[in-house]
Amino acid sequence: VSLKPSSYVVLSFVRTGVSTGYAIRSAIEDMRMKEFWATTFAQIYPELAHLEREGYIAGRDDPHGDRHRIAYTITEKGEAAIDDWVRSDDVPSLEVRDEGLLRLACSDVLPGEEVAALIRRLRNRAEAAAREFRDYNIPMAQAARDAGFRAPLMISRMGEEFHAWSADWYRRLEDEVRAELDGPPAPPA
Amino acid sequence: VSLKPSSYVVLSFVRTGVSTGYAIRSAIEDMRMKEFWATTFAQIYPELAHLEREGYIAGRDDPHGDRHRIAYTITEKGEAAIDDWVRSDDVPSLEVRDEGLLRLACSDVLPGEEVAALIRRLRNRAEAAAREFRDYNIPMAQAARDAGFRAPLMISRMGEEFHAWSADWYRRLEDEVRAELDGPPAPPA
DNA sequence: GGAAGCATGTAAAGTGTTACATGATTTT
DNA sequence: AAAATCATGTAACACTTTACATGCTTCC
Repeated sequence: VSLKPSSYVVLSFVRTGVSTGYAIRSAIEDMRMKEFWATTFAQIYPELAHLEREGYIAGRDDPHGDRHRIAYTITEKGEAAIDDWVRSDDVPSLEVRDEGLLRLACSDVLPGEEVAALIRRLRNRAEAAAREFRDYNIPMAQAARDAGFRAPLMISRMGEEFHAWSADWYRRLEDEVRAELDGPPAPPA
Repeated sequence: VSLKPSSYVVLSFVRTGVSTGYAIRSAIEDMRMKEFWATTFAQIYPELAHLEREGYIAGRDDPHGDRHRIAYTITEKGEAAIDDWVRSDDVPSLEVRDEGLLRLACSDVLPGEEVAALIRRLRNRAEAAAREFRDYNIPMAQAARDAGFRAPLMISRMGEEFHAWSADWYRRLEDEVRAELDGPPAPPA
């Protein structure tokens, strides 16, 4: 019964000192980690309990005034588990669920003008995503780098540059579709 | 009770004349549609039943010898549903679950040499994916285009070019990490 | 005759999301 | 005093995957 990717999300935050479920959730928000591995409260709390039962983390009561709070720290077993996983040779899984590409795949039935409009909407989506990374996520990752963590900046740059590339790809595709629309290149008279 | 993205996958195949559950599954394989919306048998058959109950498709027995088979065709209601969805203004969802980026996010604890090795593995994964699109998926999509379907080629090119871009991005990141490793640039004496 | 492929489906387990429920502390 | 934020958790629902179960047809 080995750990799931979602377990490592939680485990790795505990390792870097993010000790409560609530703080883990906030950190996932802040780092836009949901961009490549979404995780919600209803997963985090059961996962923390599970990781403690299995000895990967240790929790202790840590009330703040009268407010109940549980602070977790990672154990040696937990550290070893992360290290093994990151070093592992097996190919990490990659799943994409893109409703946008799905629509594009169904677009053959539409008139060309509407296909171009759909592609434009996909381009707008990509541009908005790139902008969010640029304005919000990258500055935050730069702060993390100054504190000694390099990975958040790698990830943020990946996010920003991917969406920018994607926007550009849709721009070129739209141009192609519009060019075909204005009339296929007639052979010169 | 509107349709889910998975419903449109099934519905759009029925529209293009892929009439049985088994054939839909094969088409998803062939088009590598699982790359952006994975769908399995255990979803397809209940989905076909559901779509028929709601009047989006119509099924009739179509045995092949003694082998039981149900052939579905799309109804007007079904066609209208796809068209509305593809034309819709709401932003289509995009979800990514990348265990590779998750590992990279957890890599700050590793020595630089191992971070570089991890990035290399991610680059290999991307190169293998690009190669598969190039060698297998794009030729198949070109055949589809000759039959009048333009979307499959758009999607396949997107897949190939994305993975190629991604491989290149990992290559540059690996270079950066290795450069830092060989000693941060000492100030000239 | 055997293997590979065509064809349909169900059951159970696993995974994940949404909504709900509660209450303390800090900020405005 | 109200609003925002901190904090933990559950219940119900939705969705997906894996494994199972069956049997025909075509190709070698």
